[in-house]
Amino acid sequence: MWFRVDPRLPTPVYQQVVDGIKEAVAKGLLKPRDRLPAVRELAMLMMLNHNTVAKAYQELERERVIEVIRGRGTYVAAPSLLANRSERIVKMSETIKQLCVEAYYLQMTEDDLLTLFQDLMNEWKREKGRNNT
Amino acid sequence: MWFRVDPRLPTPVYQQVVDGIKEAVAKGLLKPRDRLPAVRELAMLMMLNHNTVAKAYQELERERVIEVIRGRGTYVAAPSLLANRSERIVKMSETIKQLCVEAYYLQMTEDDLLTLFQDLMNEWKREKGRNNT
DNA sequence: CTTGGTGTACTAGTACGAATAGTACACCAA
DNA sequence: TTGGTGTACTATTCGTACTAGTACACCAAG
Repeated sequence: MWFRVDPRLPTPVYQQVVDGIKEAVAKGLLKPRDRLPAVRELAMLMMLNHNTVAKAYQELERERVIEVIRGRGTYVAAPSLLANRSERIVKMSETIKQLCVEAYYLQMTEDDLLTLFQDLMNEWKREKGRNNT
Repeated sequence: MWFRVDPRLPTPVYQQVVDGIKEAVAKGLLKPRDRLPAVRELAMLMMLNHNTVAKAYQELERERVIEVIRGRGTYVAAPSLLANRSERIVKMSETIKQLCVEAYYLQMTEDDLLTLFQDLMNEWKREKGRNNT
């Protein structure tokens, strides 16, 4: 499977499934038109209840990450422009501000933070590149 | 006050108090040795129960953001090196990776993301500078 | 038309955390 | 002693996550 879930973590299990699949798609591990496992099948693999997986799939469909065709299955959606784009950018900005706050308490300078950011982004690009040849 | 809380948001109220105070300290709005309001006083101002504020103060003390002196009050702590530093950097890295994922769905390039990051960091530095003259 | 595999929609129940409310207590300075 | 502090405890309400089980609607293939 493309990700792991851990019921002991504070983040809800269904959210971990959502995040895991979103990350796999963004990385290119899953490509548009790829088929995802059935809710009961993925639930079996991950030792979860099928309702938990179904909740994750519904959230992913709401975010237009996947497309559901009743009676056929679920598929990775083609990239599309999102209606709530600006709203989501505001949330990203909030997250970045929190990173600045956290850096303060770790006694990192702004340059330290920028370097960390660039390093991780390059690592991300490399990972993505490996799946997009 | 240095921040706001909104019970309608999904993030717990006590966590909003924690984040708000941490941000005010990081920005220089609150400086080491500054005194914070008493739990019941802040609870009154924010329309919260005093137990909620107490929980926030306990969390802040655990993170060494403030110092509590029983019978006297709570004060902003002097900056100190934290024991769980590396653990917290791992969490920051996780957050940054999630930003990369989110950027993918917003059809932002890596350069777009880096620019956003730099812009917000500069804004943060400006805000901080205003309080540290 | 039937079958089997899909996602979906319910209900019921358990568990946990957040938050409020109220009370009592321990500490310390004036 | 007094008054202000943080702390500890119980009880209660509320919402969410999760499991479990069942039933249903849809669609392709036989």
